[in-house]
Amino acid sequence: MPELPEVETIARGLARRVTGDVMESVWLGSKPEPLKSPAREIVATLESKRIADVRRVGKHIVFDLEPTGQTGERPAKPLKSRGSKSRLSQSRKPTSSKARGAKAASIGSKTTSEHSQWIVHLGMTGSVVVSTPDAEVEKHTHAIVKLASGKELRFVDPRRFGRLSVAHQFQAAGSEPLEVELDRFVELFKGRKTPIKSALLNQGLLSGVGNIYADESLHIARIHPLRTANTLSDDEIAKLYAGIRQALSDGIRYEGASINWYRKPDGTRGESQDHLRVYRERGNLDKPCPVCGSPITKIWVGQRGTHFCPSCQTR
DNA sequence: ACTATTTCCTGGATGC
DNA sequence: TGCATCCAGGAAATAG
Repeated sequence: MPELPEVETIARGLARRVTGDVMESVWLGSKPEPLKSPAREIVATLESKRIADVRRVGKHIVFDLEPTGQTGERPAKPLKSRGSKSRLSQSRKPTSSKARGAKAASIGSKTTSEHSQWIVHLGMTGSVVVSTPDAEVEKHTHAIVKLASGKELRFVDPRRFGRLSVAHQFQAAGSEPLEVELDRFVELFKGRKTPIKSALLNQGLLSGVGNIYADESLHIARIHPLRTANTLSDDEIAKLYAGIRQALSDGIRYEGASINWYRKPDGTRGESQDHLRVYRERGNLDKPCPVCGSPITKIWVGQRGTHFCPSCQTR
C-alpha cells in the first residue's frame, strides 16, 4: 500500500526525527529475514554511521549514511533532488542488462563507508517506527537499530513483503513520476501492448505509482484502465502525465492514504483516503463517481483490483 | 525484449 | 461463537 505519497510522508517524518543521529548497533531478526543484502553486510554498513538524510526514491526509503569518527573529511551531503533529468542520459551504464535498479552495486569500491545507504522497501505492510528502548517490541519486528540519542529505529512488517538492503548509489529502476519530463514519459509507454493500468504499475517504467494512485490518475485523465498503452494518443498520454502529477501531489499534500495499514510516522492517519476519486476499500462501491455520479466499477487487471468510472472512462 | 501468470505472506473481513 | 475461507497487493520468479 505504501506508494509514492505514503513513502514520501514517511521519509520526511523520519528525516525530521533521526537526521544527524548515529546508528550504534543493529539487530536483525532470525527466521526468514526480509533481506535483499546479506545480514552481515547490512550490519557492517549501518553500524557507527551517522544518518545524513532520509529521503524517498520511488517507493524506497533511503537513509544516506556517513562515517563517524574522523573529523577530517565530512562527506558532502548526498545529492538531494538534483536534476535527475540531466543524469538520465549519461546514467545508462554499459552493463545495462543487469541494471536491475534495486541491486546493491557493491562491486569494487573499497571506500565502502562513503555514501553508503540503507534502503528500506515497505512492501504492503511494512513500517519504520521511531521508538524509545522501553517501548514494547511489537510483533513482526524484523530489525532494530539503536541510535546514539537513545531512540530506536524499528522495522516492522507483518506480511513480510518489505525488503531491507544496502547500497552506495541507489537508483530506482524507473523514472520519478514527479520529475520525468513529458517527452520522456511518452517514450516510456510507446509501443507497449499491455493495459495502461498494468504499465503504470511497472516500476521499471515509473517508480512510485501503485494501485491506488494508478486508478486515480486514470480517472483524472479519463482513460479506461484496459486501454493498451500503444493505443493512447499523444493527447491522452499528456493528460495521463498531468493526472499522475495531480494524483501524487494531492496524495503528498494529504499525507498518504490510510486505507488499512499505513500510518504517518507520528502514528496518525493520513487523509488522502478521504479525497480519492475512484479507489474504494474492499470493493465498497457505494460512493459514486465524484464527476458524473455514476456508480464506480471494479474489475481485475493483471491480478489487481481496478476501479474506474464507466461513464467518464470509456474504451 | 516483452508480456502474463504465479508466488510469497498474514491480519482482518466475511461466510456458514 | 467459532472456524474456514477470502481478500488485499508490491515485486520477484517463472513461464510463454
